[in-house]
Amino acid sequence: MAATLKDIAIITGFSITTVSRALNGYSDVNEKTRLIIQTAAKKIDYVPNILARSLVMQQSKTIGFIITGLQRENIKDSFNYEILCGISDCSTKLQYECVILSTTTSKQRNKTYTQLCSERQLDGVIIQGLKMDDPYLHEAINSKIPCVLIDIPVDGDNLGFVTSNQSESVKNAIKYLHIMGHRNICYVNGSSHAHVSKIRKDAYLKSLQECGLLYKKEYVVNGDFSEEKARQVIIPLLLNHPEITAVFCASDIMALGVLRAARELGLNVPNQLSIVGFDNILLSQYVTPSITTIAQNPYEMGIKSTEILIKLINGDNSVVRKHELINEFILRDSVSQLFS
Amino acid sequence: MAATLKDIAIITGFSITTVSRALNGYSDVNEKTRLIIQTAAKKIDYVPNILARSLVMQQSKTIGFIITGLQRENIKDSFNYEILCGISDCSTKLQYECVILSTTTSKQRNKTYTQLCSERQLDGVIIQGLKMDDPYLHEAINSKIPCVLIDIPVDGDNLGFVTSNQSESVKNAIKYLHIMGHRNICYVNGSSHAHVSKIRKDAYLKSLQECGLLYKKEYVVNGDFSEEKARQVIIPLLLNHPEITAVFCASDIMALGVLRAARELGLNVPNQLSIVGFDNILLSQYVTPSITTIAQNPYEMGIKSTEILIKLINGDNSVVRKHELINEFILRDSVSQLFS
DNA sequence: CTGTTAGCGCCTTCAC
DNA sequence: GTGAAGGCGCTAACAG
Repeated sequence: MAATLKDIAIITGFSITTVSRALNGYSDVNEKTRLIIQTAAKKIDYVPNILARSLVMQQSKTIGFIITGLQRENIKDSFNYEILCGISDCSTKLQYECVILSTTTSKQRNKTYTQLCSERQLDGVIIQGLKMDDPYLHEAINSKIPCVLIDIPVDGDNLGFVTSNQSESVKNAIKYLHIMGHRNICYVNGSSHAHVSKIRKDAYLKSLQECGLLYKKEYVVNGDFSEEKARQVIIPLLLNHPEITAVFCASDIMALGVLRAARELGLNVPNQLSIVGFDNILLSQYVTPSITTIAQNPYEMGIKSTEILIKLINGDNSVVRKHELINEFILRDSVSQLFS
Repeated sequence: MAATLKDIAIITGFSITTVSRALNGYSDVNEKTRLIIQTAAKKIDYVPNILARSLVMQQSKTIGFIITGLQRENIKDSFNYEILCGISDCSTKLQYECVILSTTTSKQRNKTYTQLCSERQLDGVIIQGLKMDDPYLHEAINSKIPCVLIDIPVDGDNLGFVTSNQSESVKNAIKYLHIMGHRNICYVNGSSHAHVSKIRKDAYLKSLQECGLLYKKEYVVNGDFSEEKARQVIIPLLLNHPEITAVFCASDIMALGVLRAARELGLNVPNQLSIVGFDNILLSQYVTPSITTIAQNPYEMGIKSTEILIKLINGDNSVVRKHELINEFILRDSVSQLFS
């Protein structure tokens, strides 16, 4: 059995209250008394029971990380892992604990967001990977529990979000392809349920316009953020439209699928087909050819999310509810200059 | 404010006690009463406060995952990530929550293992990645808190461990190299602080013997589980011992380092130098040449650890404290047949 | 400066 | 079947 305040009170002869105050650094306690109490506490290895403290203080010093896609199948994409590293590092530093709440759309029907949060008295939540129509998203936005979303813009007193300059990044990528001489650039989008998909597609459209290129509806396909799906949808597109010389993908995972498709179709990358990805996953630099891509900084996203969340929790007025990170465009070998 | 038992008691007119019993499925309560209470509970969205329950029941339904190396730098190795997926999946299923306790050797000096566990009233702990001389290891073994270690054999009432047939796997790999005609096989070991390093090295020695090969001390070097370190130590070894035709590495990460070193030395892999790794990290199949390696199953390790831990927590006598998973030897392109 | 009292939300005897 | 009382370990008024 772990030692309690009561034990110290008995040993030292002071009341539980005094012991509590002494240990918590209150100023209205005799320094001599404090010393006696601290000594006794150390002697019996006293450790405060955070559960009990949480119960009375109505805050648990615990945040939740709600995440979809925490699955071994998603190994190729370390996005979630890196965010987790950031959250873990930052929350530890700020004296919070973090519980992992891995969820799926179906799990969300069994237990509501509010249930999840209130049974553990979570002080706040960071959410990553929810689809736009997931029940938790709506609940989180309407809840009073402080919450920070990753890559989903929201507005509200106890809401915040962290994202990156995706739109600009996509535009840069398309413009780069344009400068390299490409005129027929198709776009493999991610799942329509993801908010980023909309953002990135809009940016694609806008940049076509800015480059003076015509938007063709059939040039946009949905790869569902899946390597295999991307492969499947790009093959007919490339077959039916041999004029296409470049593919922009909303994720590197899908770029891998396109790369494979190209290989199957006997198209040389980058000479006959150029590819640009998004995410800078580890593999993008290891496959042949290495993939030109847009690098996000998920670790920093984790850090920032946690910082904002904890400020929200503490009602810190200095909090800036939105934070946008700057992506980096990484040139590699999957794009070629086109001469015509 | 979340609803409490008291709220339900007031609404229904029953006592808090009865409400508690009704909701917890006790048999000594009138079914009609139970129905009334359940209805009221649902109506006001009652969710039990696990913190309060934990306080009185003296168990938190929370396990901790103590992990070293949860850092973005370790992205290439998804071992930790996969274990986490397994723990998360299994603990959710068994109605436990999991908190991430990322630690380092230096952090362990600030807060003891017991502090960490007792302040959060953790019911049990899974430990991964500790060095043999880390303070937490010693503490965990002597603690009464149920604990499952990954890849560190321990013995004790509330201890368990999960590992794989590493020794056998290493032997198979060495024998394979032997069969392929290699006679001068060197070994790049991991950090000496890791328990697996000892196991794997012993297996290397034993299999040399079984193959009738001579053990040369200078053939064993320490790559510290680091790509760069492995590269640095293998270069002089290969230069001084041109007779070496094969390198066995205690991790794929180090195999990558050796691969790079070979390239720098102008040695063709596998024609002039064969390499075998350990772990089957994602990259091992993507680099050129792809690396022949020993595949572990970290996800399953996470699952098994959690199962064992929760049995230990519940004093389940059916618990088997040790579990050994079977690794798979994956043949790829980094080993060649040697003719002499 | 210190102690008394009360209560966070819940569960568990023990009476009735 | 149900309720009253007590306590898990801690903090927060309020007295003194």
